[in-house]
Formats: sequence, structure tokens, C-alpha cells
Amino acid sequence: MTDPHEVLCVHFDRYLALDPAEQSALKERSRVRRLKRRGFLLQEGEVCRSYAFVVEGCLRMYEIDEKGVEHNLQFAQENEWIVDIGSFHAEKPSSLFIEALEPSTVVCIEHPDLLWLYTEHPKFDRNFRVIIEDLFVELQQRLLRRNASSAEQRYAHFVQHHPGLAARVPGVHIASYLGVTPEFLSRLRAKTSKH
Amino acid sequence: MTDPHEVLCVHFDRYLALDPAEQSALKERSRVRRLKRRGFLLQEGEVCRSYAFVVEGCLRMYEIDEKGVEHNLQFAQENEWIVDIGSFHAEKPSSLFIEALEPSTVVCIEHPDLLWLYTEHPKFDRNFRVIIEDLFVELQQRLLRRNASSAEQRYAHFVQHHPGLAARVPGVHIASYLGVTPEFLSRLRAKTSKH
DNA sequence: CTGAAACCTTGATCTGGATCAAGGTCATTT
DNA sequence: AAATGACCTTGATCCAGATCAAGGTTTCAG
Repeated sequence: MTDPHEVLCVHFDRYLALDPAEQSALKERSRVRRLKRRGFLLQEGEVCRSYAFVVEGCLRMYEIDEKGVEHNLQFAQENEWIVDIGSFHAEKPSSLFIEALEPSTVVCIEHPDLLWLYTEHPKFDRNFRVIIEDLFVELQQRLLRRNASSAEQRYAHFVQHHPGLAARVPGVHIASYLGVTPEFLSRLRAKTSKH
Repeated sequence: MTDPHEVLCVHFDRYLALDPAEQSALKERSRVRRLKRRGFLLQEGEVCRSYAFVVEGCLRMYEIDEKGVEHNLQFAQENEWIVDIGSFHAEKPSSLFIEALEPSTVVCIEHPDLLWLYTEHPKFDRNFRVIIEDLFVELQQRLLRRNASSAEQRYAHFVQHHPGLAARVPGVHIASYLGVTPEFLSRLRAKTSKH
């Protein structure tokens, strides 16, 4: 309903809010993309060309291992970023996929545009530093949990901290995100739901 | 070149190199700390007050779970950073420990000093953004490996990519870092070493 | 409306890695 | 030089979670 660019600008209010000049620069240097369910924003072998900000919908980023098994690394819902940062910055082919789980709307900032924003408006350096720091902390916690907690505990934690995702995303994908098989997740759910 | 501050300045040459003004600002706003073996830079319950850059030695960051088991989250050797970013920025008590595995020398930048550097010299925003981006990518890869590879593969990968650490750090700590028990790591080593 | 694909469940069996237990080798300290 | 504790190894047993197999339900494109 509201303009996707607008949503993105508002998002930055959570950090150092953008002044009008920065807002219009951002609008000029980004573009809206709409994806249908199962549409890809990135596929293995391609260079990840843009930082994507989710305005509406839900996406996942995953890898396929040598046995052909998928491993979900990240979900992104409204107001979250999704990008293969390694591929994006090095401009090297990615080993990841980014796929829409629902019809989705994202705002994309391509590599040269982001660099331009960084150097022309240092506030973007600052804001993206803070954004990544937060993601980094989350990721560290996830890795610690992966090593320190049982599948049951990890699932309980996921449901508690991402109730939206738990309801929105098929179990197969949650299982893969947590590092268990779909069968085992099903059993966990069965156990959990009796009381 | 043996001056720890000097080593830190040189480190930034890998990113946007610092000009003389930035170098002297950095020197003024950081301080050298020496730790003996088993000395702590951070303990559970304390606020992590500083970003630490390792000039010499080797440290680890870990958590102790409710059963009293340690889980190593990160090692840091010469020219690497170690900090609980979450605790540092939120100025909240940490749940982590940072301990020297050897007598070590680090350069510390405290919270107010880093903020001052960020606002006074925006290049630090940029450089720390890039530093964290790199760490973030590494962490993502580790999490993917944790979910997609066997203990044997993870250990092989560790030895290949961190031969220095593999030789320097006791097996117990490597095991914990990889998410296996020391006993199992010992068996992996036995298997691996017979050609 | 229909068929195929996506998704979930449940049972039977198997296995990578954990746990428990014991002994052995170094270093450091006293 | 003994003693303490850190570190590594090896064997026996156990279990959380994987794998394999089958059937059931919902979703949706044609």
C-alpha cells in the first residue's frame, strides 16, 4: 500500500534517521522488485548483485550440499535484509540461493549504488555497520545454541523468538534451518503439542 | 614496529589506510594490555568494555552452559579482533568469557573512545563495517558447515584453514569449537593420522 | 475436477557421536 | 622428586537424531 521506498526510509529511523537529501539519494539508487512464490533473487553460481530489503513477503537463503540436501541459512520477513554479503562484496559467484517463499516485494540496492551511498553519505556506513553488528550477534548466538542445545530446545527457542515465522514457513524449512530432519521436527512437534 | 599501537595502525592498511591524524587519534584512544596465560579479558556477568586487537598471543571466547560445559565460540591470534559485540554495544552484562591461552598482548579500545573515533573520523565506521562484514561471512560459513558436514569433515576443514591454531591450541578447545567431545576428536585424529 | 506436487506424520531400524570409565604422559609447582 | 593438574588416548556402552519406508492430506495448476 505505501511506497516501498518509503518503507525502507522509515526502517532507517531505527538507526540514525535519514535527512531529506539522504532519503532522496536512497530512493534514486534503489529499485523495487516483485517476486512470485518460488521466484529466485539469487542462484548458485551467480554473483549476488544487490542488498535486498523485504517490504512484503518472506524469503529464505540456502545452500545445496554435495548430496543434494538443502540447508537454510536465513529467513527474511518484512523489514529485514537478505543478501549473500560475501558474494556481494567480492563480486564472486555465490554458492547460495535466495528464494521467495511467498509473493514478495523487495527494495534492491546494487553494488555500485551502495558504494556511492557509502562515500557520498557516510551515515550509510554507520547505519549498515550497526545493522550488520546486530546480525552478527544473532548469528553468534545461533552457533552457540547449535553446539550447546538439543534439537528440542532449539525448536522451542525458535518458536518463542519467531512465532511469526513458525506459523508462516513450512516445517521442512524450519527443520533445515535448525539443523534437523523434517521427520524429527514432526516428532518434536507431536511431543510438544500434547499439553 | 614492535610498538603495539604501531601494529594496530599497520593492520588498518588492509582496509582504508589511516592518515597521520587518524593514527594519532587511534593511539590516544587505545591502550595496551598484557595478559598472562589463563588471564581473563572478560568474564560472564561483566560488561564487555573494549574491542581487543591481538598483537601477540592467542585468546578464546566461550560460554558455559547450564550443565557447566564450555563452548568455544571464537579464537583470536595475532592481528585478529576479539570482543563480545552484543555486550559491548548494549553495555549489558555478557554471558561470555574471553581468556588468554598464552601470555598475550592486546590493544584495547573502550566504548566511549570507539564512539568518539566513529564520529570524529568516519573512516573508522567504514573500516569496522568491513571488518565485521568479513567476520559475518566467516560465521555464516561455519554455521552452514556445522549443519551440512560431519565432525570429520569439520575437523579436516579446520586443520586446513587454521593450521596455526591446530598446532597451537589444545585439542579440548578445538573439539569444543567444532562442537564435538574431546574424546571423539581424539578418535578422529587417530583415524586421520594413519594415512 | 483431477492429478501431481508439496507437505506432514508415524513406525522400524540404524549410526555418528556422546557418555562413562580408566590409564598414561607431560609440565609446573612445591 | 613427588604431586597436582592439564592433556591425550582407548575401550565399552548408550542415545539423540538420521534414514528408510509408507500412507495421508492439503494445495493448486491445468
